[in-house]
Amino acid sequence: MTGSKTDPRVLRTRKLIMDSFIELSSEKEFKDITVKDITAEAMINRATFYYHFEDIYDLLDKALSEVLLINLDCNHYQNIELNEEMLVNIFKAVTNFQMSLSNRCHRGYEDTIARIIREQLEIIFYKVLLKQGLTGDMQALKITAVMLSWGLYGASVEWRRNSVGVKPEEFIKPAIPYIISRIDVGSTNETKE
Amino acid sequence: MTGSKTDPRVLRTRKLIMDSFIELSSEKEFKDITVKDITAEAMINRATFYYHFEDIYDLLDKALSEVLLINLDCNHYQNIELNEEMLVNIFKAVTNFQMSLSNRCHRGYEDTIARIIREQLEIIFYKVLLKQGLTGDMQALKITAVMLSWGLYGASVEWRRNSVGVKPEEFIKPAIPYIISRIDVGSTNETKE
DNA sequence: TTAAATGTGTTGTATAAACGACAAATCCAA
DNA sequence: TTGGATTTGTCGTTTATACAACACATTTAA
Repeated sequence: MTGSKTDPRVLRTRKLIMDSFIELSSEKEFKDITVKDITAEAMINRATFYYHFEDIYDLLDKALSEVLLINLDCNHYQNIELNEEMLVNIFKAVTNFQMSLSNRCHRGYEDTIARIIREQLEIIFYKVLLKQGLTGDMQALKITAVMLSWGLYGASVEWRRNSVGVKPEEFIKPAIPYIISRIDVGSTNETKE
Repeated sequence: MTGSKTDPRVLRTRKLIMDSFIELSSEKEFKDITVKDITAEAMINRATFYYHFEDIYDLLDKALSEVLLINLDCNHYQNIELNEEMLVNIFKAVTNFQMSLSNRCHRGYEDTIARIIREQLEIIFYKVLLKQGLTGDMQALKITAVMLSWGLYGASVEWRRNSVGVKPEEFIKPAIPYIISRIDVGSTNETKE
């Protein structure tokens, strides 16, 4: 997929930084983590950090994206259709991811995290919609992906607020038929009778 | 102790190489390990290997030295005198080290390993003898260290051949008084009555 | 035996990382 | 508020690593 091989030094250093950041995140909250802390933990030079990331927020962004992508097992969804099972799995991944974050006390950065999650969801949904060869134009697919990402994220917020006792899959399942039927219309005509 | 700080990149790379070599050593025997294998495992460039080591035998040498030094806990012996306890501990470290090696099937390289062990022992003995401020000239101390290293190593060979059932400390203890008394004569006059 | 394949050790060049220094920003206690 | 201390982001220079290419040695298979 990524045609040009990246320098192994870059991969090594990025991993060192990411791992150190995640390690530090489990020790103290984000606002108390400095770039110096990270580079000390990673045993790299501070200047090298700025070679790879704009600042610590850029690192936060990319680190969270990566963790979320692992949770979502993105490649796994490349080949399947947008059905109930997939939506349930993604919802489980999102709630699971958020629970793991709340243990790490990223207080005051919920907005950033929310944006990152939605962006990642949007990317995934857009890919899947494209794969399904829907007839609508690309702009329509994009907007659909946006709405799905916001919708799913919103559901996770609602779940966290009221229903953490309920299993995520049981929480989301009742709503899915309404979503799915809308999507399926206009594509394969496999609307559930 | 080592005044000049070494570049962290060097430390990282050396560790990568060493660890990869030890990892590979537990998978197959030395004669089947190539430089390419090591650099592939370590995810470094092959040319970088030759920046740090002359060849694979040089790596073997240094890797074994390091493992042995860890076993011997060299710094620990910097401050104490050459007494029975120290000799017993060193002998235990040597036998222990050799047993761990035999599990890794370095067949055909016993000579190299033997030489490395003796060299390390010699270094340690020489340091300790110097610390004790013996009156003899340095050349005499050097030769004493050589003889002690060969002697202790020879004892470990003897132990491996006949007495692996016997505990190393019990095996070596009876001989130590003869060694110690000779060393102590001419230094502090603390010969055991 | 030869020929192909694989491994070794070296070299030249490009680039990532280390390092020290710096001004500016931010924090924090007096 | 002030002033010292810490952090941030950047820069120029030096050094370590990546990479491709090379001749040569060793192994392997035909």
